[in-house]
Amino acid sequence: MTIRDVAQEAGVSTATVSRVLSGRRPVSPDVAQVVLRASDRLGYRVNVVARSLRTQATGTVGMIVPHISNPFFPAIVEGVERELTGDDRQLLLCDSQGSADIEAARLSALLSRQVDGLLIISCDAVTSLSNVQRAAAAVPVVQIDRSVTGCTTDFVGTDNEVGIRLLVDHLIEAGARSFALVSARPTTSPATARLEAYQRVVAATGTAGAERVLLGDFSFEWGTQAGRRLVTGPLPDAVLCGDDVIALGLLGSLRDAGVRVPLDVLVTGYDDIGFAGLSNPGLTTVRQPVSQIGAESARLLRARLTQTDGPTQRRILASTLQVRGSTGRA
Amino acid sequence: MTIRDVAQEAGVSTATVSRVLSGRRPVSPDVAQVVLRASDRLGYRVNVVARSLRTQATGTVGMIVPHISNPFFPAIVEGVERELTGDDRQLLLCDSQGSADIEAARLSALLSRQVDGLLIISCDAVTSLSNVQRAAAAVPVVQIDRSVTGCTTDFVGTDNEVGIRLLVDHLIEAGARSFALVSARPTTSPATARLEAYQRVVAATGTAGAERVLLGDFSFEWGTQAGRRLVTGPLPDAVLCGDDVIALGLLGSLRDAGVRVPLDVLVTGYDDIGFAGLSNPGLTTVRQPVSQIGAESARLLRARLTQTDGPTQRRILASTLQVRGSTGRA
DNA sequence: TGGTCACGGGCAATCGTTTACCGAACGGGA
DNA sequence: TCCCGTTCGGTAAACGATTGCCCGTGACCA
Repeated sequence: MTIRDVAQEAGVSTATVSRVLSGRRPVSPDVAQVVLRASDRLGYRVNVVARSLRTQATGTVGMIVPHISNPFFPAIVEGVERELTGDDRQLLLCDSQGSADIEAARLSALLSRQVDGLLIISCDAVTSLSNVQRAAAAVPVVQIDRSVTGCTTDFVGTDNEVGIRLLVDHLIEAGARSFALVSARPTTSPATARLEAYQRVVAATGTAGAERVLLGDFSFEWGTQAGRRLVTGPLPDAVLCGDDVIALGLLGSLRDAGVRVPLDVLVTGYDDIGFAGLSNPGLTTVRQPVSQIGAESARLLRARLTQTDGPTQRRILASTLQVRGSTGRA
Repeated sequence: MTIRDVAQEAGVSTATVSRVLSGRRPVSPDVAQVVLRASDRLGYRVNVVARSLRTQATGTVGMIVPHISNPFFPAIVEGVERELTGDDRQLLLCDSQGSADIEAARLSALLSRQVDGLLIISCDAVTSLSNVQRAAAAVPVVQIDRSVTGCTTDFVGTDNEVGIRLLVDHLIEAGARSFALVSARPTTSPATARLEAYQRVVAATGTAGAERVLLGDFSFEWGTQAGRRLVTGPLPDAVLCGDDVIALGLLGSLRDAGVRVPLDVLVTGYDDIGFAGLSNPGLTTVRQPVSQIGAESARLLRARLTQTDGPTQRRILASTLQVRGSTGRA
């Protein structure tokens, strides 16, 4: 079932069929009529592969995320997907499993599939550099949430400094005078930004704990483990966590250790994933506008696809404080 | 940068380059050597689109899920992705947003992109029928978790009857004598199966509540709402929820209403998503082997791709009971 | 009436691979 | 020496669309 069959059925040339179906050049209404009828009489569906070969555009964009099972990422993916399918592009989704090598392999696969553009949430601010560079050399790239150091492409993210400040201010208002941070090692830009912001803000407010920092990765397991480690010493008034997943793990092990949140210690997360409100107590956190992040990334990429030049864009969306029981109110 | 350039650089024909690079026909070692050298001197990367046009196979499989933000689905996607990239295929992921119409549109897009096969978690047992049929007429299809009624394709899922029985037996052992079910309307096969199993099993054990059933959809909001509704009447000893997401919503509104779990009522979920263990109390649930489900689906599809005939396969994987605090133990 | 132009349609080249077919070279058996 | 089979490389035709170029028709104007 090709355009040739439709042409034959309609008694016109393949060129005409193509024109009717793609609308790239006007065709007289009656001929168009005939073609359309023939087309859906035969149940014809365009072969996008052939079209892509000819037009040098596939209508697909690749996306690489570090861990699809961390709910922060699917939330962004959802926003991207929704925005893309509007002008019917399709998403080729890959998981780099947090490894720059796997990331490189996925990238190669996507590039040889001729994706029109790429959305990358890179896995490491340093080792992902060559990947991002290679990608950007081939097609338009938008980095999301995390940016590698040394390669500027379009970027969509939020201001982590502001987020941390919101949390610390809120905690101080809730009575906290000493802090600890449980986060991920600064191998990604948000981890770095949150760490530095924490140190700076805590020091600036004259409270204690700017140097009390436990670093692992963005996982439950790390949160759980860090919680166990925390309870061996004197507790700070408040523990800031690098993200909600860590915080939820931490809440679990604090509970197991008999530490009461928020009575004995206040706890906060970051991201506001769907489950942050469902723990007990609910998690005070910084809400990232995930679906906007996704949508905005897709829009930025679309803009690059239609008009490739212009200065690189950097969209910093606003985050907001989401107060729940883990910092006092039930 | 095409195969032609490589051929020129190596001083051989394009046929030879193709043979060396794809290994589809033997080539003398020294010529192969020369070609390989030329190839990576130029940094050549095969154009998969052109190859696909010629070979009639794209090396991509499409996957349609109802809601990528329900963590049950990404967990399956992850399993699929991992299995697929092994024999380097790529995943084209779509979200049907729970609508059969959107599902149909995504399906068309995937088919015209010439996917080699499809993995479908359909959104409605009845209205998705035509979609699945159309898909199955074009390419190999594996249905996952949910099957439409009236079209048999390969299928991977779990036994919901067994799961419900595990829960009820456990609850009875924990002392429950009256039950209620909060689940989704039976518009998908698991919802139907769980509902019917619930009614059958509860009736068979001679306990109360086989007809006490609240049906909505698989969402937090519904769980929350159902919880509010439940507390207006006399509570049963135990509430079974259709999935964990509902259960987590329910736990929240029970807590808000001052109902203590597990003291006043026992609560169970279904699926064992990552967050089921992180609520307070932790959620007793039926663990579905999500990554195995994903991996097995990908394997089944792969089998169909290499050898298309043979009877349809139906893989029912084992689920296990996961006991946590919501049914008694802390 | 002749010239110009817009319009609408067809022919065939093209995108970058793979692969059916062909032919040269070579070795070995009769 | 001749013939046959095998091996290995090249030539060119696909795959299924899009599109540059061309041409015939008819309208319009001078």
